[in-house]
Parts: sequence; structure tokens; C-alpha cells
Amino acid sequence: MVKYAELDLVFQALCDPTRRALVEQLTLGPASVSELAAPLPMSLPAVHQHLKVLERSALVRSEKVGRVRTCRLELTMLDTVQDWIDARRATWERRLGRLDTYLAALPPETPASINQEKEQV
Amino acid sequence: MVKYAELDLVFQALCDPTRRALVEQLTLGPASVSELAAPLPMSLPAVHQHLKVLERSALVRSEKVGRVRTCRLELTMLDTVQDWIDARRATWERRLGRLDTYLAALPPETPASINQEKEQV
DNA sequence: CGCATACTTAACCATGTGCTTAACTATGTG
DNA sequence: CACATAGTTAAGCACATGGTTAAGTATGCG
Repeated sequence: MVKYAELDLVFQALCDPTRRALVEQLTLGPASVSELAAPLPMSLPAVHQHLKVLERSALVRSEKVGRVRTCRLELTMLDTVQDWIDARRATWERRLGRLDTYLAALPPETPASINQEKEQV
Repeated sequence: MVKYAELDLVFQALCDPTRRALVEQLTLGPASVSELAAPLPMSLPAVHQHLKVLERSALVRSEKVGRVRTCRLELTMLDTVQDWIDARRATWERRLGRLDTYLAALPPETPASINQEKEQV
């Protein structure tokens, strides 16, 4: 049920501001390696390595034509991230739902103990 | 406009499977450090360090009462992640929208050149 | 007080990450 | 062919990460 090893790679890819900048640039459309590197304050090999991390995470796909490599964004992996977040939120909300019914079923004579009971559900 | 330095910490916190497991556990409700550590195949100090990473990212908040530290999940940061993802998707969709209107405005006599023109928008 | 419990801190170690510069490999162009 | 262009690879370096064990600090209980 939990084969979320790919999430390691996606989250790790996105935890670096340079790589998020690359992703943001690629949402505007495909670009070559040097086009992507141009605005960034680092060497071309550095950008190349960041792109490898992004490709490893499947956030970016690329193909080389002639001597130019064109990189494109792959949104599928952002869906995977969103699915994980949604699943956590779902569990969280379900817990709060059970909490409400539990509190509603309580005798209303113990208002002072609510804060303690609340978190034990 | 882009003060997303917090995203570094959140994505970095979530890129480790142990820490995601901790987050998943905490969606079920608050827990102490040893409760969180019990099912994990590592020492207590290791878990303690993971929790520090999660707290640094603001995904987890904790308070110590007596000698027990109780950890709770903080969903706000998941919203921040989701906002970033939504923003990327929005740019992406807007680009595809422009692409559609551009293609619709094209003279229909050049079907073979579509694949080339497509990505230059 | 004496001892267990629940962390917490410190020191250490192996690997991984994010750069750098230098050198190498195509691939177009005049 | 000569030369520029666009990547790519390799080596090295500083620092971060994820674990370990050992020792230290409160706190609660009999």
C-alpha cells in the first residue's frame, strides 16, 4: 500500500531553491541547459547536476537533439506529492470528525476537562 | 513576492521516509517521543534528531510537560507546499491555454509543423 | 533518598550534497 | 579543416545528513 519511495526523490529534488527555480522556469515552457543556466549564479556543470537530480525524480524529462538538450517539465510527480498531502489531510480530518462525535456524546457537565480529553481520541 | 525559504525546510523534512512516517503517525493524534520511536528501527536519539528537523520545518510543534514531550502535527506548512504546487500548475495551465488559442488562430494548412511550433510558445 | 523513566546532549563516523575548475566530447559553421 | 558552441565528465573540497554509542539531566515514584 505504501510504495512511496519515489516521494523521497521528489521531495529531495524540491528542497533546493535552485532546483525549484528550474522547475518554475520550466513551467513557462521547455528550455535548453544553457538557457536554464544563464540566469543562475553558478557554473554550467552545477546546473547540469541539478538537472540530473530533477530527472532522477521524474519531475523533468529531457532529450538531446544535435548538441542541444531540451528539458521539459513532467507534472505527474507533482500529483504524487499532492496525493500524499491529501491522504495526510484526510486522516487528520477523519480524526477531528471522530473527535466531534465523541465530544457531542459527552455529558455536558464536564467543560473543564475538555482540553485534556480532546487530544486522547 | 517569492519568500519561499520555508519551503526548503519543509521539502527537506519530508524527503526522508522516517520523517514522513512520523508525520503519518502524528496525523492519528499527538504522541510522545518514545511512542513515536517505538515502531522505528533506530535508536531514540536518532528519532529525536528527526523530530528536531520536523520542528525546524514547522511541520511539528511540541511541548514538554513533566518529563514527557508531546508532539503534534501542524498542517499549516502542508498548505504552503500545496500553494507552491498550485502556483506551478496554474502557470503551466495558463501556458497551455495560450497554446490552444495560438493553435486555433493558426491557418489550418500547416498540420505537419504543429509539433515544432507547439513548444515555442 | 534511591532508582527508574524519558528524554537530551555530545562525540564520532560514513555518506551524500552542492559547488568548483579543468579537461573532454560531440556537433554545427565558415 | 579550423573553430566556436553546447554539453558532459572527472576530481576535489567544504559542509550537511543520518545514523551510532555513551554520558548527562530532569522528573516521578516507593
